[in-house]
Amino acid sequence: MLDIRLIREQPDMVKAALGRAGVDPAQIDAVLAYDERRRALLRDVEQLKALRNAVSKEIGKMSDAAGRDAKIAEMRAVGDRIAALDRDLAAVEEQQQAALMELRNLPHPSVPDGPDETYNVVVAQEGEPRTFDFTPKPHWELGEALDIIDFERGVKLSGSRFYVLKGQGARLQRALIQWMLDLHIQQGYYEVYTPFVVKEQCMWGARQLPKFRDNLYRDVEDDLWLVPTAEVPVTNLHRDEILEADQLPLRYCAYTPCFRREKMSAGRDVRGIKRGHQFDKVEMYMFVRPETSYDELEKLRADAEETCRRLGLTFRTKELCTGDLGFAATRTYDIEVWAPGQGEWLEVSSCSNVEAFQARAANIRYRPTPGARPEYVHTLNGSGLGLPRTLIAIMENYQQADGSIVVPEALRPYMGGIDVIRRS
RNA sequence: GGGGAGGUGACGGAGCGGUUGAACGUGCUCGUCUCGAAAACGAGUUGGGUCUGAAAGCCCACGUGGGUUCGAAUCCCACCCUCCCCGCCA
Repeated sequence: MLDIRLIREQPDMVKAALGRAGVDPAQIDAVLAYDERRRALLRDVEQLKALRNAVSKEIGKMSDAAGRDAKIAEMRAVGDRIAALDRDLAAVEEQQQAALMELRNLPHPSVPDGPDETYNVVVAQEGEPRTFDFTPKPHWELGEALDIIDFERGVKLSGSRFYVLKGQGARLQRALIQWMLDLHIQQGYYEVYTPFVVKEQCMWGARQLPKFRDNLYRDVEDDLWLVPTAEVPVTNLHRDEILEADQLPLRYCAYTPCFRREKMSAGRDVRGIKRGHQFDKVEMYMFVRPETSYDELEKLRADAEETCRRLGLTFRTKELCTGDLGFAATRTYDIEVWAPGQGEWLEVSSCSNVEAFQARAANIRYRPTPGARPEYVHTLNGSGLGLPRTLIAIMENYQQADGSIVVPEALRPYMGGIDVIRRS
């Protein structure tokens, strides 16, 4: 959520910045019109309330009965006017709030312009796509042949877009989770294990609602919502809190499954484990002082890249253009790994600075100095990494001609020393 | 599922129709003392909004939303949340 004061004080700057992301300036003007009307009503009603407060205080001290009754009658009329104005005010406030919630975050000035993802800029690449002396297979073929991914039984249990990992496949994923968390702890993150279902309020605090309502799973009986990413519970860890400056930065990492209801088009990404309704992810998340947030974004990116590097994966990092930037983000790096079997780059991490966009909605503040007025923190999030796609990349990159898969060196201690996954 | 208690400032905890935006304590800030520190003592310290060049002022907030009243943290209603006991499950 954007700061109404910023919009009020620098409307042209806001219009220009949002215009880069394709937002119609009329939307900003609408918010401003509500704001002006709201403030006018507020002035009127506050004046009346001040009058009533002063007179009521007098009434409490009056001894003359006749004068007292006259004042009471007078204030009764004032009270009616106040009630009417308060109703108008509430209506305008609601309209303003709704209009404000529709506005996305301002892209950072450094973000490249562009209407869609084809304008994203590759800012780094490490490694070259591996060449094979045989035709590399996609992971779904490898997985079935090795009997480590069972698509049919996943469907039997839960329907399309669900799968079962088995044997060394399940173990490989578990090893990755463990290894990633250990790596992030070394990188300075603090591990948390959070609930995987949360109250509705948390979904608002992390700005999942109202926009992503259709993509969320929910238990109707108890009104608990399944998390679509660890970002949701971790953001809400500090909802409605005022942090002390010396606590910052707070850097968290968390493993959670992620549940997404999105109704995916039938023909797209149907094969394999690239896109499912349930997937695992290790997430990195930060609460930081505003002046450090862009430096922290670089750290987030570097840490996610390091995760790919240590797995020996070929990866590239893209800076998203204005047209591809998410709703809440001011600046985002996507990290993609090369999957030779499918012959495509897979997004395994997305690292974003959202500045105070979530903090304002979740009311997360800090005191710049002891005793000072609280200000909103900046928050950042980055995957470190999404598991299914990491699994895909490992399987497809480390495959051998006989269909076996070499276990990346970093993971072997987590795999009981196993160095190759073969059909058992 | 049954029964009970309660939601107040950064935190603990009073107040139960009219100088209560809130006693008292803790924490924090500043000062005195000290070579320094601790202790002790003194002063200060809620958040949001609006207005202003800035201040002052004014408004709102004691879980949330309604109601009663000239006036509500205090009374009434609804909802949300938390805790405790019993049962159930592990």
